[in-house]
Amino acid sequence: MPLITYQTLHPGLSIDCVIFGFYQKEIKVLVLKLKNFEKWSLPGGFVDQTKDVDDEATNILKRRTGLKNVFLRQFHLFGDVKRNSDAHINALFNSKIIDNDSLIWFKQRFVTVGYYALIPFSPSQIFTPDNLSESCEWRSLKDIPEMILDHKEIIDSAHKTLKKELNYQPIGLNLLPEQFTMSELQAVYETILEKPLDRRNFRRKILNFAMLIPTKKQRVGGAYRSPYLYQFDLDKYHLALQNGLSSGW
Amino acid sequence: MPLITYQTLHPGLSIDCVIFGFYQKEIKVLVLKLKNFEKWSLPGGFVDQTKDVDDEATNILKRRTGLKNVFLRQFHLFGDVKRNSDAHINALFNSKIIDNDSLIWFKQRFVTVGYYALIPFSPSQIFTPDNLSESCEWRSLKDIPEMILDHKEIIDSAHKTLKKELNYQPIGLNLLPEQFTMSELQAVYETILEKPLDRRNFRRKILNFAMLIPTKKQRVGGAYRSPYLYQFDLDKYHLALQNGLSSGW
DNA sequence: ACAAAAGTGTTATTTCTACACCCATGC
DNA sequence: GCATGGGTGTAGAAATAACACTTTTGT
Repeated sequence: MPLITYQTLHPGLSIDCVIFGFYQKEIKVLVLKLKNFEKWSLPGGFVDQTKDVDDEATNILKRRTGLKNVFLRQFHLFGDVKRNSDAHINALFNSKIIDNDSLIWFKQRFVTVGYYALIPFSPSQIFTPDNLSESCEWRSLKDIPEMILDHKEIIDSAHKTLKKELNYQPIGLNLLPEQFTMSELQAVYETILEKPLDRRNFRRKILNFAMLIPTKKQRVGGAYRSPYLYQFDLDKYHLALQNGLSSGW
Repeated sequence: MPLITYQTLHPGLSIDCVIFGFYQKEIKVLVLKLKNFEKWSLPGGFVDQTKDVDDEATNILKRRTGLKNVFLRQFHLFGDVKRNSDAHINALFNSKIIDNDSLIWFKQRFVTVGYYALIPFSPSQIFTPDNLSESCEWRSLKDIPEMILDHKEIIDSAHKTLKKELNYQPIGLNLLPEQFTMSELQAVYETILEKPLDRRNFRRKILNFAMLIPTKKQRVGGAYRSPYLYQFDLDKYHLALQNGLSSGW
């Protein structure tokens, strides 16, 4: 039996997901390692003819990583001819990742739709990769392993999109624990933007968005002075996600 | 001979272009009317397997409307299942727009990539529609005729994207003649944003972008006081297109 | 005591918003 | 002369950018 029932799939169309996490002042990206293959890949897959593409993105992510209920944002269609590579497919075939029946499917020219999402990171998190994949790991954006096809460019494009979106949309809800310190939130911004921000100005600007609820609690146990904890006002956060932040015109 | 050599086309993938123009304080959209068919459509088409999707968008636009050298921006992939409609394809078949050989091609499930562009409007402009189409016309965004499939939603989505892009990118170069008055530029913004702007504040803000060159000339012949003419500083305009305008963080 | 992170406020500059009067032109 | 659109400035409010000292805590 072939790996996939190709008859029901949308031909020449794939989906790739760039899943961002955040840990210790680094942006992490979720990548999969195929069995018997030296390169890594994004969690991706194909589109069932009977399902909406956006829904399939969610389904694929779940199938390949075990992640559920992730809100994915479509950001670009990658449609260059040269993104396909016969050499790559042959290598997959030689590594027995693709069987004979599947070869004709994989040798098609593919275009792929990129989706990205931000999810909570936990270093001990266990993913349940599909049985094609040997492992599913977080890797630092600065330290992405060798990726198949144009997956590195897809990651870079997603990061660029995210940087831009930061100007219109709130961020952090999915990247941080429920309660977090101002410094932690600032670190998220600094990391994504790849530049340092002034502590006092950051605090003022973020608080002006009126999306944060200061709790009177403080982070216990850490070294040095205990910082205050904040949490998001979920209503206002989601409202801002929909309407965007102050925009200009 | 079938209309298209389907063997060389990427299956299940189409492109639709939303071409915006601007005239008399209205946003115009370029739409095509098929022969023997009561509904209108966006200029769109299929993707050759051997060509980049982005390039094919330009090619398709030229083929269907005669427009050359238009810079198209990809903005969304429309991939819902329900956007396809057997009834629609049957209607096209009954109207002899699709022949027997083509039917199997058109009955596929399609996803479509949306592109948009802003081009100069001239009321007397002659388009050279392909021979499937009866005419190619500018229609007001407020007065879009009945469109096939989800083309109306594609137009609305493009407009929404454009509104958002206005905060990051300069606009007007392709929509206005080489020299234009401040009021004309303001009208472009007001029309796209669908809201009035203060004349003096608009002027100040736009001039702060440092993309406009004031000519000392004035528009001749018009009624009432003669306005000054401006033109874009092309270098700075294109720089701003690439880098975006002031963004926030 | 000291090293490291956290809390906090002011000032100067820039940007934003709201608003009104006079000018040029064609009729 | 009048209707219409075009040109221009200011004052108050808000946002931004730059900047330093004190407090808490663990070692």
